[in-house]
Amino acid sequence: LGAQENHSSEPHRSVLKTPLKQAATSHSVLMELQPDCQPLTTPPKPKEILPADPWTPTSNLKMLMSAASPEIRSREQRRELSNNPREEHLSGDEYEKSQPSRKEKSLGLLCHKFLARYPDYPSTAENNYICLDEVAEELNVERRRIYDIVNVLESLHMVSRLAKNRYAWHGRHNLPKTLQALKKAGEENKYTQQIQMIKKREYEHEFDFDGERNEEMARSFGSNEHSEMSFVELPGMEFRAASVNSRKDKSLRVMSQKFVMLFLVSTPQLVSLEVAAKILIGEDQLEDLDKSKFKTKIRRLYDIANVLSSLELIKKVHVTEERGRKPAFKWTGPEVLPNIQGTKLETTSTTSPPTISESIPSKEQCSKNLFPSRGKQNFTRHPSLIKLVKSIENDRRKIQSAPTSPVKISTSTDQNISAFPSQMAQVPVIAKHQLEGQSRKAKEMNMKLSRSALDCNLSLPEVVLKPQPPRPAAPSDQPALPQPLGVCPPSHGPVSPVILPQTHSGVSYAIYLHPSPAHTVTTYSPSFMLQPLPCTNVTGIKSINSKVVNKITTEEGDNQISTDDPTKSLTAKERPNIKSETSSQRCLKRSSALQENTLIKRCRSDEESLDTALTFFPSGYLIPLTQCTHGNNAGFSDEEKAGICSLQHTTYSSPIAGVIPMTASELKAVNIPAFHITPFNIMLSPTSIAAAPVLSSSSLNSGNTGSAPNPSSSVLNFTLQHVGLIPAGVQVPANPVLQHLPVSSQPENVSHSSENVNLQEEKVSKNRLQLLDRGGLRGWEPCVPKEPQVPQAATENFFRTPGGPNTGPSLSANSDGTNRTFQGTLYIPQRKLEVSED
DNA sequence: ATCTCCCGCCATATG
DNA sequence: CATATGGCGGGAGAT
Repeated sequence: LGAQENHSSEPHRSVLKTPLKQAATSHSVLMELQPDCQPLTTPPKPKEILPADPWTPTSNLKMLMSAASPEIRSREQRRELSNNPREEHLSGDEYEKSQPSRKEKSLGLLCHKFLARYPDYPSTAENNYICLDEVAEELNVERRRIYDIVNVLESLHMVSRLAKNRYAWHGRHNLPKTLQALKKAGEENKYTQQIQMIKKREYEHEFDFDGERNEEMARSFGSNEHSEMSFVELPGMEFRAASVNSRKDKSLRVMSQKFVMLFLVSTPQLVSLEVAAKILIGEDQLEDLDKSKFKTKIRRLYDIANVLSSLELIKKVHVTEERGRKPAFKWTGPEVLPNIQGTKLETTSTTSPPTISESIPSKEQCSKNLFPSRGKQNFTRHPSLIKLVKSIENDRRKIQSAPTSPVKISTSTDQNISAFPSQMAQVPVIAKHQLEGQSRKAKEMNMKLSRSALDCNLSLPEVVLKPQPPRPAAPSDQPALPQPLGVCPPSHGPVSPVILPQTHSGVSYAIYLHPSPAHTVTTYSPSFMLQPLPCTNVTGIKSINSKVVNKITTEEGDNQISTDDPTKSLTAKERPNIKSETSSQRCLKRSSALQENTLIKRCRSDEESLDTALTFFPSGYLIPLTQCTHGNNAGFSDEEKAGICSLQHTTYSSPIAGVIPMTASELKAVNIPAFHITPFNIMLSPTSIAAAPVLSSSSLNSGNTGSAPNPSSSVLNFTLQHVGLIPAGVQVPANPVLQHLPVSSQPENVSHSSENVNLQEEKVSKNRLQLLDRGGLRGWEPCVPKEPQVPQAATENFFRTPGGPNTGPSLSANSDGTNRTFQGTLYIPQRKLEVSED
């Protein structure tokens, strides 16, 4: 067999390929891969490539997992035939059998084979070069296919191009940073909002609306972002970089990054193909929904998804809505950390002037490209241009021409700014990398831990809430799947309870914040601490989704999730070092004690939770948000929530209701971008608030920023609550992150920053309130539940808050009535969504 | 029929 | 100019 060697890239005939396969037993391809493969593939060929151990333990697992399902189908069993050593004589049938079969030639499988060749975490020492020719040959595929894989890997910075036929393999070392950068980029791009918009639009679509809605949307976002960003780079990466950086559009790469961003900013980290395609297309222009274009986009997304699936970053699932089942993907990769460093990443930690680089090819890594649009225009190639062109012409996107398109630029609004300021960010990132080494999970944990304090804090805040959108419209899509709890960061085991609120579905929670100006806290200090309130206050709410099923179960998820329980949390993974707890942590701990009640199982991704569906509120805790103020609010964007909302709500259609009377203006003032509230919310009694004790707030960052303390924010919260806009619990979150923000104020902008903060727990982030500005609100109309009704259960969900806090952990949603502590109930409409993994 | 998505033509970019 | 890249969409296998 050594034969093949030469290089024709052509795959050709089955003949050659046969060899490998045969080995496999009937079922699993996987099997092939792993055990066999290695030997097979590697052996003859060049060695260097696979330096050390191509197979890491993890990789094996992956393989297995991934492979498993499909394999089954192997009914064919051509295997046997092939098994026989040579296929010399094949009859027609046999011949066919020997044929690979479409599945065997799938990009996902090919990608597995490709990945199997390299270690997830290659030692720096080695030079892991990838020679495209060789790989193609060894894997028996056309070169074209390799490009598909490599391009996606490149988007994640798992490989980088060195030269013409060569790429350098970096493995997953950069993944954390990359994801962080992508998340940030996604936030800055307001993807969450875009997602919501799209869903909303769909929803409306169903009903009559339509019409102008689009415009509305556009405007609302209008401002919008969009804008694309070009390829997001990491700082450290490209060392050698070699000559090239082809600056072209790199569409597949960019598309891949954007796709990933969608997951990272979505609360239920679930993205349907349809929505992704629309966003990716539409960034530029919302309008033309060209059908063919849409189809093409979908095709590409499948290609990308296959690679990401092989990397185990996402998993295919189906979301069942009323309309039927739609393909979607769920993020199964590591949680992204908050960022801290993130900031740095962008700009490069050093000071490099980001934008400018423009022409500068290579070099600098990082940031250069990020968000060109925003800052002003920057580079020539900006996609935006392209768009224009397209519009004009059609296809030829190529136009690279000019430097930015003016148009787009305009669109972009604010956000950008905030981003840069990152001055503070300097915090040392630290350890993160180490984390990486381990299993992802572990990693996650570690990270958090390391930062412990921070994280904790962050997480907490997040907890805060998620407001629900007014139901009205939105529902259309979102599945609300529960978010996987997984999100929750393990690390805080203790703390986590607090988080509960987030609950998986997008229920909202309320939490009290503490208004006080606080500030001061030093940096990391946990910005928010929670304190247990004695009672009443809180209430949890939650809607349940009745059936939502999500099984997010994957192993990983569990881990994360587990955190909730103190016990669990610690368990396996690492419990992180608790070691240094910061004060914050301590706080947490205390809280944890409380937790008992509070806790909930939320996390568990599992179903169980579903069943219970309830979430509890941690009542009693306050969360100080201080910082939030800064614009963070904007952060809310959370489209997510929207998604959440969508969940099952059925019941009500309350139209309008969703909208809250608030004046938009007021809200805005606050900076809160959007928020949706359900009628219930309104109800809150102010008192409740009062009850809540305040916490000491710690403001995080305050230190560095100097940002103003946020009194305002606190005020805001207060105000809102009193007003009724926000359920008592809710609060505007402040993110530590915010800090960066310069004072900016613009509400809008703010948003992203906040997100960053949140950590991994994405979940947390999700829960936030959002406020819409007027425009925004408008958007949300009362929706009627599309679905006729959901079973009651679903409807029931809404919860109101229960009052009694107490009940320990469990509050059922239903219960309520009682206390009102929480008066503000949120209602979340839920739509039923089911996710089925396939 | 719909969902996936492989295949490979062919325009471009690079060398 | 020869290759290396990679956009794109037809159309077929999988469900």
